[in-house]
Amino acid sequence: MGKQVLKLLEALEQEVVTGRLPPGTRLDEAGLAQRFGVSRTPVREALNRLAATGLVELRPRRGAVVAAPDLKQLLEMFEVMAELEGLCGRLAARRMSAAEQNTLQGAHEASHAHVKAADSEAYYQANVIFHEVIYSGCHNRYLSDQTQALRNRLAAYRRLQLRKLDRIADSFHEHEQILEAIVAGDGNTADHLLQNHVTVQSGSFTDFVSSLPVSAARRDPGITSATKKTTPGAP
Amino acid sequence: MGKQVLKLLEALEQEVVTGRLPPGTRLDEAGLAQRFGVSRTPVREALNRLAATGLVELRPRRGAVVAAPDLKQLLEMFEVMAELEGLCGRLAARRMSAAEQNTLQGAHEASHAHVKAADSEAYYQANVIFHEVIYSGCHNRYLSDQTQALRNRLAAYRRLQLRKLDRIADSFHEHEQILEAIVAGDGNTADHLLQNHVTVQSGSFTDFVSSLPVSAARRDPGITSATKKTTPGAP
DNA sequence: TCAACCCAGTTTGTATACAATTTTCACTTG
DNA sequence: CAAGTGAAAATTGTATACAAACTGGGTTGA
Repeated sequence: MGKQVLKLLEALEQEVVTGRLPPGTRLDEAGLAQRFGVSRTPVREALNRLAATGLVELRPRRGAVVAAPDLKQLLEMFEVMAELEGLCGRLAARRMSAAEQNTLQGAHEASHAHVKAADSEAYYQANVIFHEVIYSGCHNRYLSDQTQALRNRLAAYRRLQLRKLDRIADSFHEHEQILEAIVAGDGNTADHLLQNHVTVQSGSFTDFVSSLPVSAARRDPGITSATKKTTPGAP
Repeated sequence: MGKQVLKLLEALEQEVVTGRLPPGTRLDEAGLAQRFGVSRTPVREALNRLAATGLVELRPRRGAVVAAPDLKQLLEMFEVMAELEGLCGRLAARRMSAAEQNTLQGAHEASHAHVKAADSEAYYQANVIFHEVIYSGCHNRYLSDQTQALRNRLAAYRRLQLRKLDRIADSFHEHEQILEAIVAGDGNTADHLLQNHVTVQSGSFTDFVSSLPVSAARRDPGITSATKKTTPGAP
């Protein structure tokens, strides 16, 4: 696996996670190869890797599309996500060093400014960091990698949540409590708080469900291509 | 992804999981291609897929080897495995239908014969089925898939445990309690029992650790090839 | 009118050829 | 005789060529 594949992986993952390639988008190999200036071989490798993480779906002989999980699948993934986040927090509360706790506190305080500024994009970034500090604080690389991967996979959907400003305020307040529990070494509380934080049982979960993009409802037609269409020359 | 790749995946995964390709074994593309009568292209795809599940490790420009997690990594994976198994059990206790509960009961009773016959291989198979019924009983396909995948990845190491006959008797007894908890709809108990069942805190965990194959200790030399060596003709 | 079918175009799956990098091993050298 | 050196061999990464399967549209027949 060489540099070409890595470049493709990075680029495609970014575009999928940020939603620039919405769920259901067709990913044809020739088009991507041309767009990135490589041959089909590394494109296929990259698509395989992305399929392994679940970000794209590979239908045999029928090409790859950006994964478009339906509501049931999304709920299933969130259910697991909640458990993994909770486990990370539980372990982090028991295992984080004082230095790591300081880092977490710092990440939390940094996000405060963004709440006051009502800057949802900046808060989103700070939120990612806050959670990543907890992941690494669990001192279990396999767990933190898995959790991070699932978070990434759900990012396109989670991102919709934090757009609402009142949800941001709630999120910040929940972080405060989570931080407290971890610093206090209270794994059980950290676990429960994080589970609720993720599943967003704290009120806006139904909002989230109803805010789902249409594509999550298995819209089959209307699929757009990931490669820029070149207008064919006139006959 | 065509039939060639699928054939390779099945064959290689089987050989890795059963230990016929021990951790650290080198997997060179040309050799595998020749052995399976295909070109390098589908071999590379298969290796990529296996790398995604963690069964093989892909070192850039340096080839693929059967994953050889060290002790720390194994403990990390078992820690997550315990949590996932527990979660499956917790959900299964709440969600399994009467018919599914019967299936589980049947799987358990089937394994009883193998305990009495002291047939560790047969019990191993029955044990797999018992757990798979619980996985599917959680009614969360994403969770059951993930758990199954991790179980598969750990199979080569878990298999060592059940070789000891007294461990088999213990395992069967633990299954009995787990079955009870699930039928009673007691998710908490099922969770805790399954966590202990997996981490084998019930006594033989240190035995397991000390029974680890040398390869898990990052033995670098002495790596054998996965392709049969053809003795070169005499000069 | 509509359904089934057939054929051309497009796309994926596989094989092979070439390029780039690592590994091996004989040979030099201190 | 040990260690370093350098070129050949072997192996991986990428590009291209070919084969097989799917897609879509138009024709044909009832």
